[in-house]
Amino acid sequence: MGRRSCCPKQKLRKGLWSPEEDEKLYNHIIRYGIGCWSSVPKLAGLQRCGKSCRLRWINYLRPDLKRGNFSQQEEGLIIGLHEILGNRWSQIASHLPGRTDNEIKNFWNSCLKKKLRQRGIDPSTHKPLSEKEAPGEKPGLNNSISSGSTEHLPVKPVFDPFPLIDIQVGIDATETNSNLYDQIQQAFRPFNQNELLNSSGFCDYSSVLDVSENYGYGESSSNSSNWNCNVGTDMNNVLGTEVLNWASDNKVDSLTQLQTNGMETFEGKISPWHKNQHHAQSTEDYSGCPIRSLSRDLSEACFDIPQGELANEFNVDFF
DNA sequence: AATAGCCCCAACCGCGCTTCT
DNA sequence: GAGAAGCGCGGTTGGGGCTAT
Repeated sequence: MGRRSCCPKQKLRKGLWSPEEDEKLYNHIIRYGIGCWSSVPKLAGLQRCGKSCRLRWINYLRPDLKRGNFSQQEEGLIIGLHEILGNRWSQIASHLPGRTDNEIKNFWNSCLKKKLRQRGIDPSTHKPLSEKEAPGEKPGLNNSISSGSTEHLPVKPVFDPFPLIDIQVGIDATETNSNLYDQIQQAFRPFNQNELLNSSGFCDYSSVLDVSENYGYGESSSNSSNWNCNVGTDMNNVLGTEVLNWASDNKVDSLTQLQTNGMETFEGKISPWHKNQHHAQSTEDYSGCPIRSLSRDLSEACFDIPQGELANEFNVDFF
């Protein structure tokens, strides 16, 4: 079959999204759900193609996105998963709740590849670049990321409409991944998901509604979409309770468990919103954008977890 | 202070797959 | 069964910020 443009009728906007567009898309999805992406822009009053709307929602507007630096556990998990899955970013993302494939892909290309190379590891094969390097070390894992803590992005002192849970659990960077390779090896064993939920500090989303039959988007929306997007007319209600359902099946989840047991170092980082603000402010003043407060509310609604509880549940001794 | 080069990442593009008619 | 429509995924790009000179 022939390939068609997703935007046959041009005149559609491209490039960065303005807060007004974000608000329109956000409000539309909250109110009516997604339904058919190709009809979303028209119904939401946007001069965008459906594909662009979908991407914007998945990568930025979804209320369940985790916003912040990748923790060292996440780094290790990404590297481990990449060794197993290759560039299947959506599959990798499905094991990192709140992370998008785009985010992981960018992180890999801009940061992790460099780190691995600096450690003498070929990022594509996860093997040493040469025999001379790192004798006796396990490729790609053992020594690859413990120095990651030195490359954290600077925290910018700007208002964040998507509040981060700013917890430092004090994992020793030099030890964090010292046995990661062995742990990953051990991780490929059956495990009880309840154990993960109970021990990891994750929210238990087990009671989440299965929306697939309601809206046809119950399956991973992929591009990261480890959440079942419970969109539709009930969304306002659902968002206030439990809306997320982290997919977890197949053996790779064991690896996830390995990492999430050690979770979590939430670190301050400039949020996508900040970045967009930077972009936007170059041309327009969006300081009064109403979606700020809206998103904040939703973030809190979805992750209403007392910080103390989180801190207590983290098994910081795991590594 | 100016600017050139680098880096990061949001967003786009194109292809493949699945579902619908 | 064939074509159309829609979605998902991975690769790529371009713009803005940062840093070095």
